[in-house]
Amino acid sequence: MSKPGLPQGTRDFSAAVVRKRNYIFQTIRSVFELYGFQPLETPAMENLDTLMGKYGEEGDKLIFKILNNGLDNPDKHTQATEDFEKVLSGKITKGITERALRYDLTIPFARYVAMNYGQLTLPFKRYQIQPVWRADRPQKGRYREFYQCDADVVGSKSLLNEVELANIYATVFEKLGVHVEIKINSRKILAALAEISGGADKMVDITVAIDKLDKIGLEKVKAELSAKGLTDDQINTIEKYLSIEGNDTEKLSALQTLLGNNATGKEGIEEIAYLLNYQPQIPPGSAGTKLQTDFTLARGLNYYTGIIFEVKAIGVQMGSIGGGGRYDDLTGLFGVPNVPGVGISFGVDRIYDVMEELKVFPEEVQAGTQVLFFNLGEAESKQAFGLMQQLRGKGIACELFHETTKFDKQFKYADKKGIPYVIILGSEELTNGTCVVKNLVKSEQQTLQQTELTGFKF
RNA sequence: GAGGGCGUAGCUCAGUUGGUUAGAGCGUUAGUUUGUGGCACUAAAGGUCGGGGGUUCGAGACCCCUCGUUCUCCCCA
Repeated sequence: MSKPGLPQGTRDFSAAVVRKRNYIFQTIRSVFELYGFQPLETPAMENLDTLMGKYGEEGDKLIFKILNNGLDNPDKHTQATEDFEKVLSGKITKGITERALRYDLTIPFARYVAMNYGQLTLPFKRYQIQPVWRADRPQKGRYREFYQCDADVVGSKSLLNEVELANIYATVFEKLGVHVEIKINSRKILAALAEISGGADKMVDITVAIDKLDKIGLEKVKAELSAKGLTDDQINTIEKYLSIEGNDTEKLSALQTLLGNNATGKEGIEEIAYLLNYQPQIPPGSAGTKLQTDFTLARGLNYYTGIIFEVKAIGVQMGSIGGGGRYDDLTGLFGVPNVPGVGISFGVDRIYDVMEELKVFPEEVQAGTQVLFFNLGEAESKQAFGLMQQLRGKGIACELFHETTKFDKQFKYADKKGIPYVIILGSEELTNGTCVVKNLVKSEQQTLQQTELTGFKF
């Protein structure tokens, strides 16, 4: 018999990991709620139409398609065979697949907004914490099934939304004990750069290239731009842009000079200045996370049009652990135009890795069973069972050992499961109505009346 | 889509230039110990060496194919 396995890029999570992950989820969820965001959940699968063409050509390939049922129906063989030929030649056809697994949370959200636009109170603020699936090649920090935690606001152009979202980032990472830098930029500035360097139509190529600056260095960025057909003059302008340095005020004024009177650029600069003026204000004692401009920040090219965010952990080698930005007209794809929005996302799987490396998970997170009742005979365990139910009624997690056996095994079980207390109720205790409560951590024990047990402080 | 690494006990891995009956640690089970755990000691169970083909007197090891997995690039979270 062959051993079972997992589909590539998926994982099982054991108790300890689930508890830590839940801690992250809870933290994010509670902050989302604190800022007035409402939960939304959407199905794991969507109609293929809803997803196709929204993530670019590359993205379409990475969508997990679901095979239609009933293809083995003899009446449909001719049609099915024909349709399958199309699939073999690279065309997706409804005859073979008309549903697919969710690729992200943003497009399903846009679909939801478009379907329920009439009933929504605008601005509509929703958060969503669910897994998504991608048929990507897995590698470090990259899976085929992973969670996204998104918060979006639609129906408002106000920059206050960006301010709120930046505060959410700062608050969540403060609570998690992860020091981060929140980098901001504006797609308007990138658009302006493309315009003044005379390559407005090359904006995508330009952003892709400069986004890699810290990864591959200036020379290679220039080489890539050159390969994309930009002239030396154009590359020169871009190099000036990339070499802007100093504090935020200095950077903004240098940028102003470079972009000149470009209208889009001006808007972008004003928006950045607005946000910088509204630095995150989170409770005292905090790390004082600040927004920092980073003009090389580009982010996934698709729908972003205004301010963009990216969060990186300080002191750990890891890609971005959060990102987001403003988009105009996302629901236009679904027939409801002119609904502007802005959103952020948390990368839980990476946040987990970062927190593990920094060792910042609180110990309480691991709390499981508190008390193990020893099983020392039929009458004894029956009595223990009654006491256990009383403790459970008080909200204390308890277990009764599953069979009567020697102390040795029962102790070892408690040890391995990290259960801090055992309660010994044997024949002796049974006759005089007592029980022994032993703290395994301190190696101390005391004898109590059984009636006192519910008042005991575990 | 392109290119590397690795598949040996439940887990982590040794296994010499190809050589008899493939090993260790951890884990599991039992015992030393019939009401006080972690430690120690003893013993046992546990393998189609990922699969198929080839070279050879002889293959866990070498060659080819294949499957799985992992990492890098592309792209992304």
